[in-house]
Amino acid sequence: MSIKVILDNGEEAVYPEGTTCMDLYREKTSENSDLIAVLVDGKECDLNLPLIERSAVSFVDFDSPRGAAVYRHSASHILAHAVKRLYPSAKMGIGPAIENGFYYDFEFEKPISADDLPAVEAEMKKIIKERKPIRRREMSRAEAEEIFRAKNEHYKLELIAGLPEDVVISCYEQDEFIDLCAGPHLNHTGMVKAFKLTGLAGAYWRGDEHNTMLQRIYGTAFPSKERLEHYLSMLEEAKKRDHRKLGRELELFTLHDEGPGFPFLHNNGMVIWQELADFWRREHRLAGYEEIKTPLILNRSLWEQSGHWDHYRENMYFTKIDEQDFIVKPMNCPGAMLVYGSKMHSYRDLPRRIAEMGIVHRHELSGTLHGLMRVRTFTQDDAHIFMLPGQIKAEVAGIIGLMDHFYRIFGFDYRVELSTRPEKAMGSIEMWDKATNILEQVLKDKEIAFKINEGDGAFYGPKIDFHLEDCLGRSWQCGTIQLDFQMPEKFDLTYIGEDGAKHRPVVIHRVVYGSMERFFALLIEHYGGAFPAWLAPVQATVIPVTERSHTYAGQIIKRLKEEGLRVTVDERNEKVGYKIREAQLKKIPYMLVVGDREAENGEVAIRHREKGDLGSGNLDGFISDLKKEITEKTI
RNA sequence: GCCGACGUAGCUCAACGGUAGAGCAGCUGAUUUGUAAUCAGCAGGUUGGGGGUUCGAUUCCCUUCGUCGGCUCCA
Repeated sequence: MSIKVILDNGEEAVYPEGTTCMDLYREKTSENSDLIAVLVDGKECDLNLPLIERSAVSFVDFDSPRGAAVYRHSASHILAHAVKRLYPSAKMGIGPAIENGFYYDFEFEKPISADDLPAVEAEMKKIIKERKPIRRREMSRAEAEEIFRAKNEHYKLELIAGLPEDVVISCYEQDEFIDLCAGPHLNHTGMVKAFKLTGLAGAYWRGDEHNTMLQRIYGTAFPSKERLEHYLSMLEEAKKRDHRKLGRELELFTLHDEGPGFPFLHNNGMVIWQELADFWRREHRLAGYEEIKTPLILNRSLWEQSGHWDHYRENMYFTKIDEQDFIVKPMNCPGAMLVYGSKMHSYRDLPRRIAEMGIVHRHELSGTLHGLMRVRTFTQDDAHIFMLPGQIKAEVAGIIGLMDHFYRIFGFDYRVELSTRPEKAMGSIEMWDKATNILEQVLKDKEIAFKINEGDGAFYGPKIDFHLEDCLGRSWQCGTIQLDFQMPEKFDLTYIGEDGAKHRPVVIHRVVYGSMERFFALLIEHYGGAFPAWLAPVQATVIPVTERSHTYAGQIIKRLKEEGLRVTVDERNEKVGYKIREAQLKKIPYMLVVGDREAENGEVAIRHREKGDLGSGNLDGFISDLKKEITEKTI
């Protein structure tokens, strides 16, 4: 008997009955050693299972996410193997492949340090060189328990206990090393061509802070040395663009021991901040928003009413005024609710779009603070939209349009995610379904691709999140649109309907930048500090060649300032090359070199920070070009 | 918060039990300079704070503050 399978090139192939994925895989890898795994009907298959009639079989290499995951997962086993050889008493946790590499968690008798990693790497290299076959073994639950009990691997026993009844339990073996693992894996250890251990960190068992802290070893693996090097140089590039480093060098902001998580913005940072805010105000006015400002500190009773006192207390800062408890606001919504509730509304007034650049304070754990990305005070570009239930769709569509407009300006690609009802949710299931459907419908109508995050919504309503992708491929959640049915209830907000009766409005919370601080940090890294002209703290600097040109330079500066441009002049007693170097390091978009020649012809020699020397031209031409670049927000 | 590492001049780093040193930046002077660093000189630090061990601490120990890398894209 024989069976037919469909190969990825669409052809049918005939094999004897009982042929397994492994057989096929062996056959294919002998032709192409880059192949990593077999997919049957689109899923990673258990290599030992016989193929069934008309299975669709395809092969993946490292360049598919699945292939890379298999490859790195095998690397993580090699890591664990090496660790067990060097530290036989170490207990194994879990060791999955992650986005850019892999890790493995261990509990060591005595904690190891980063200095121990080279020895582990060396042992891994040995294992790779040994080209140990990696074998799958399926077994009964009892047998698996027996194996890991004998080895005293209590974390593995815990994992086995947690496996569903009906699942096939499997282990992967290479030489004396065995690990509980669903697989699949590479054929033999020698297939891992290039790897590096990249870090050592603490990690709670199963990510739960109540559990033991294990030691996690991070690593990455690639099919060639070149690709590993390339990845490592990407990390270097990311380091160069680190907003904390650039923030100091370009005098954008500083952080001080006196205010952990409370950033100080310097003049250069403020210029960019104001441009971002001005742009935001303009666009929001055009989109029909009003703007408010609510107090930083408000009475505790308000926070009890909003539910923050019950749900958010450990993140809030408190103070006392005249013997009464006050709270430094962690969110802007309660204030906005008071503004809405301060007058009667007709259905004709809605929607009311109320925006606020609101400064909030949140007590984040000290270990999570990170430059401007993760702080304890930040400015949300918040807005609350109060509307009739029938207006939700149009409002959500409007916000999506606004976000798209913003993100394009900065040159960001983005991904959209829709989060649905979490387990601990308020409100009826019908209401949730209806709201979620509306959000989904808007996304579909706008033909926006999105991913659904089941159960990831806020407790008060479903939401749409926008994840921006920066130039290094990292993603950051910025914009969010959240429907809220709870707040209007808690604050007894109403509007008078056509029927003359009181009705409940619906509220949307939304942010575009998210946190101004974090968006700023993201921009610093995205542009590597070289801000487009509309944002640059200094848009042009004038460089006189000698003292003779100072008067002429003065005239140029005066003119540029009158045109509203941000300019400086470098009148120091230095050579042109020196001044240019300095301006380049400050990433100033334009340098205007003026010497005797320029003064004579009434021109300026224009140099662009990336394009270099652009030759001489008249000042008016330069001004109009630069102004155009600024108004068009050219990237 | 927890685990680990780190904290020396404005910045980047050295010295690692015998009273701290370099480069860059800064200041002064000379040089009048044409598209990424002119030369010379000067100044700069209770080595994060507190405590301990020692004849002696930047170095060893404790403590505190801060910074950095992490803290389930589930065997």
